Amino acid sequence: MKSASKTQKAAASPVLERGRLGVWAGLASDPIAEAVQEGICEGRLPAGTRLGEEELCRIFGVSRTLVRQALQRLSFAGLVTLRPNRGAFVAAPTLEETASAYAARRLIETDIIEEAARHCTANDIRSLRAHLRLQAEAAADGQRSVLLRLLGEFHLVIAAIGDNPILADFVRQLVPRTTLSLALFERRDLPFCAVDEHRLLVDLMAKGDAKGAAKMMRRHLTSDFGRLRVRAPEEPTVNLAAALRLPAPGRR
Amino acid sequence: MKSASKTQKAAASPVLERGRLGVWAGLASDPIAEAVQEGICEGRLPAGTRLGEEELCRIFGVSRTLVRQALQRLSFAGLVTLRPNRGAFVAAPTLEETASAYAARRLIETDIIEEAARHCTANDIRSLRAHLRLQAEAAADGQRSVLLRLLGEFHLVIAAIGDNPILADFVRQLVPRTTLSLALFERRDLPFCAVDEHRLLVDLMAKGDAKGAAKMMRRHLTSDFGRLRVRAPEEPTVNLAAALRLPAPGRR
DNA sequence: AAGTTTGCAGTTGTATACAATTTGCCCAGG
DNA sequence: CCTGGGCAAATTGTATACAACTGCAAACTT
Repeated sequence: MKSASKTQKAAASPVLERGRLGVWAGLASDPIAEAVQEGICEGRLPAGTRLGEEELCRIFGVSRTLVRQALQRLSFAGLVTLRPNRGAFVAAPTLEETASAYAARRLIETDIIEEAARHCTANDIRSLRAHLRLQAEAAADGQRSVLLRLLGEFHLVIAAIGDNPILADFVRQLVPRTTLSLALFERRDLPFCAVDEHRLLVDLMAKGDAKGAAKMMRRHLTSDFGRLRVRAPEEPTVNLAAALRLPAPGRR
Repeated sequence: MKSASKTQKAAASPVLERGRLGVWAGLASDPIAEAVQEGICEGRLPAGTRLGEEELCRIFGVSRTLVRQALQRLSFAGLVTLRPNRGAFVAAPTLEETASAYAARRLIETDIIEEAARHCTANDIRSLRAHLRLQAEAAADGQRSVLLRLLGEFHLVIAAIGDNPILADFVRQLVPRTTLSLALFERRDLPFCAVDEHRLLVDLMAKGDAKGAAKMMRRHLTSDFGRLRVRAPEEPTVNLAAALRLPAPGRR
C-alpha cells in the first residue's frame, strides 16, 4: 500500500503522544535539531554529509543563531561532528566507536528492561504492542527509512518505562548513534528480522520474566551488532538538504 | 601546610596532563563552561544559584554569545537548568534524581572498573596512586573544596583507563552531577573516608582482581549515596559570581 | 482596603553585522 | 608539466543591536 506512505509523518510517534522522544525542551531550535536527527535516523542524511549553516538557515527560515544552537546540541549528542572553522558534518562513526556504542547499550538496556519487566503495567504492554504493529506495517510496506527509525524508537519506548530517567536519556543519545552506524555498515538487505526479536521482548515483559527479558535484550543487541560489516568508504556528498522535508519552505 | 594551599590551581589535574577531563574540544566557550563546572564541583556555586548572562559576560570579558554556548552545554550535561525567558540556574537535583544518578553510576562504573582492572598497565596504577596522594593532601590540609573535586575526578581517571570512551563520557556527565548533590545533601562533616575506599580500589586493580574491584566499586558508590540526607531547602542566592576566580577581572 | 491593571526596568531570545579563518584557484617560476 | 605562493570567495566565529518576554511596583478601580 503505497497510498498510506504519505501519512508517515503523522505516524511519527503516535505511541508517545505529542511530547516526542527527545529531550527537546522548549527551545526554538528544537524543530531544527529534531528534523536533522530524524533525517539521520532514517538514513536520508548519510554519515559525513556536510551541514552548512547558511543552507540550513534557508531551509528552516531562521537565522544562523538557532541553526548553530541545534548543531551544537546534536554535536553534544554525538550525532554531528563539529570541526572548528570547518563546519558541521553528520558523524561518521568508525566500527570501533560503533562497538563501544553497542557495548554501552548492552550494559544499560539490559538493566533497564529487567527493571521495566518488573513494574510495567498492562497499559505499557499495550503501547509496546501498538508500536510493534507500526514496525510490522513499515516492514510489510517496504518503507525502509521509516522502519529504521521505528526500530530505534522501540528501544526508547522501553527505556521510558524503566524507572531511571537518566539511563533513559543515555539510551536516547545512544540509539540514534547506532542507527546511524546501521545505515553505514549494514548490508542493504536485512533489518527486518529485528521486528520478530522485538516481539519476543514484549512477550517476555508481558510474562514478567525480568531475567529472561534481560538475556533476550543482550542477545538482540549482540546479533544486531554482529550483522554489521565494514564497507567501502564511498564519500557520497551527493546530498542536498532537501532531504529534510518541510511543510512550508520559505515560511517561519 | 597552609602555605601550599595557594598552589591548588596548579595542582588542578597534574595526572591528566593538559587535556583536562571534560569533553571540551576546541571551542572558545570552553574556559567558561569549565570554570562554572569547577565552581559547581567545588561547591562554590550552590544549587539554585542564578547564572545571569550579563554578569558572566563581565566576569569573562566576552559577549553573551559565548556565555550562552557554555550555558547550553552545561544544561545538556545536567549541571545547569535553563528556564526559557527566565535564565540559567545551577541545577538543584532532588533526592530522587540523585538516586537515579547514583544508580546509573553503579551500573556503569562497576562495568568500567572490571574491564579496567583487566588491562591496566603499571603506568595506570602509578597515575592512580599519584592522584590518591593529591586526595590525601587535600584531606590533610582540610581543603574541603579541592577534595570534593578530586574525589570526583578520581573516578574519571579510572573511566579513562577503561576501553569504552562512550561510557567514560557518561561518567564525565554523571560525576559532576553527583558531586553537586553531595554539596546539597551531605552532612557537613565526612567526605573524607572516601579516600580510603579509593585506595582499596586501586589495590584491587593493582592485583588484577577485576571482580573484586567491581564489587568494591558498587559498595563504594552505595555507601556514598547512603550518606546523603535531606536538608533544609535554604534558598541562599547570596552568591556573587566572583566565586569564579579570574586571573585578570576586567581584562580580555 | 483589597484586588486588578498598567507601565517600567531588567533580562532573555533572535537577527544581523563584522572579523577571522579556511579553501580553492590562478598564475608565476622552476 | 609540475610545484609553490598568494589572492579571492565562501564559511565560520564573535560581537552587537533590536525585539519580546517576565516580574515587580505603583496607581487606579470598585
